[in-house]
Amino acid sequence: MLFPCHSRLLSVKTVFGWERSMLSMSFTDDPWPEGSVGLEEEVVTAAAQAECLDSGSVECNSAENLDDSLTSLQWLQEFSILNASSSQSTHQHSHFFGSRVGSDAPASPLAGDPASMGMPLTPGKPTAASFYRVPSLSALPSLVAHGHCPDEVDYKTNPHIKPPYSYATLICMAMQASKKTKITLSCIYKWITDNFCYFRHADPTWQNSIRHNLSLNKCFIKVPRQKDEPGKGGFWKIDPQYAERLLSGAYKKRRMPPVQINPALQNRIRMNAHTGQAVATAGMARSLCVSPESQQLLKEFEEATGADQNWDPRLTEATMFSCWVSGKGGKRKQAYSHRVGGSKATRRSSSPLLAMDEQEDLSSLKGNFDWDALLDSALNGELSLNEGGPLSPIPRDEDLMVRGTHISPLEAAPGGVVESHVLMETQRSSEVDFDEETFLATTFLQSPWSEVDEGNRPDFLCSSTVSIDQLFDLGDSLGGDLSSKIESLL
DNA sequence: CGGTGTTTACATGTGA
DNA sequence: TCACATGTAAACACCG
Repeated sequence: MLFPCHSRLLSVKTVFGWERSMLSMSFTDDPWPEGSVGLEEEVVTAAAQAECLDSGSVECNSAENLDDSLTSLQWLQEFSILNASSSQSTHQHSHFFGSRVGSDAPASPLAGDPASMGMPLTPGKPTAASFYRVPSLSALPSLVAHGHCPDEVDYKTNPHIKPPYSYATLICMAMQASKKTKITLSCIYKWITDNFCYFRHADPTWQNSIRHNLSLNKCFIKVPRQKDEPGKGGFWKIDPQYAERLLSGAYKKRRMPPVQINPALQNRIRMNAHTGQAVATAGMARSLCVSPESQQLLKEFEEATGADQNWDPRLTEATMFSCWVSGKGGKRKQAYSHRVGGSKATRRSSSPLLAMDEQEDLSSLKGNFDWDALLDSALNGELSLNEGGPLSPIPRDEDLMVRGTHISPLEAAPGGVVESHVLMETQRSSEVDFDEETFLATTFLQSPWSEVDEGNRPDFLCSSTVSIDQLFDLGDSLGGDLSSKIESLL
């Protein structure tokens, strides 16, 4: 059954924008079951996390974990079994996208890392990542076995398929997951490698891309390290100035390129196939694509449901897409227009050891988006539309283009404050793709700054911009508990 | 010297 | 075809 629980699926989709991810999720009545990770796993993971923290962020970088014995095809023999069990277990304790209600303890990632399991493990290299699951297009064994789109891809454990998220999105995710207002580069690395197996085994050049993104992307602000803050490099955070652009609704999510296979693993597969070890392996790699039937079904579903045609179901992606602001008439270099002014800070380095707060960052980088907490915050009116105060005015006179859509520089938000009516207007407009998805994306985006400037946050949920239906829809999608929470609030 | 950060150049995919 | 978004690679500088 491709479209289980249609209505519920829809509401979740529109809220979180992960329509495609949700397509094949088989929801139970409690899509985000609590306490789903076994004690043993918790203990193991906690130990792994402790070890990771003790060893520092660099050593935590599991990108180093690539084992040459990947060339061994033993993992292939075990793959389906492993994945099957992994799939089962992850179904058991997965809240999609890794939200694990009521627990900060990360799950055991390596337990589900085929590259580490089926293939020989890299000893003593546990990744203390929490369970970060992005149910999506394909899982290798199923493809091999059935030649069509299986239930989902667990990017956390699947080293073969590159996550369909842009680097900016990944950075944003890491920032969100850190639950801190700022995050170090190494923490970003760590979170990514912890939560996306692909990057653990990939060529580390992706880190260059991360840095490139941080530097050039206006969404990211470098926060200088304080004098008394030991550690290397600065901190990074999301520029709230661009968060509010979401409210304009003037963005369009971009369709991401098709699934990519880890080239390193592809090479290994090819080599093995070449040596006659596993001809089937090469075929398997070639078959790693979404079948046309599945694509068609997905497309039809999106069309039928009015889902955004840009299927990329990433909430943070939506966030980031709103951030690519370029000056008009420019060529490609405006895609990453450079920040001007005081945002950039001078670098300050320190000892190689992680500063205390960095370790805290790492420890908080459990890879989980605490949706429950987030929604709790939302329900309690704790989420803000900006970083604790009036939104900063846009410091440029130039018109802005967001994903090809013209945005008047703050005329819609007099005084720099994005008024709720903007949201309402865009909600009313059939031309603007602004729905609960955007709403939640905005909500989601704002969460990292909920820790700062605590005292000066507008209560966006108290505004009239959120329909009760939306809330109920959301609540219903997330389970009765939340639903009743909403009900009681109303 | 390694990690971090900036900048430039180019390639590629996508949508208008 | 073009503009744009994104990815990749590389050179370079800074700093502890």
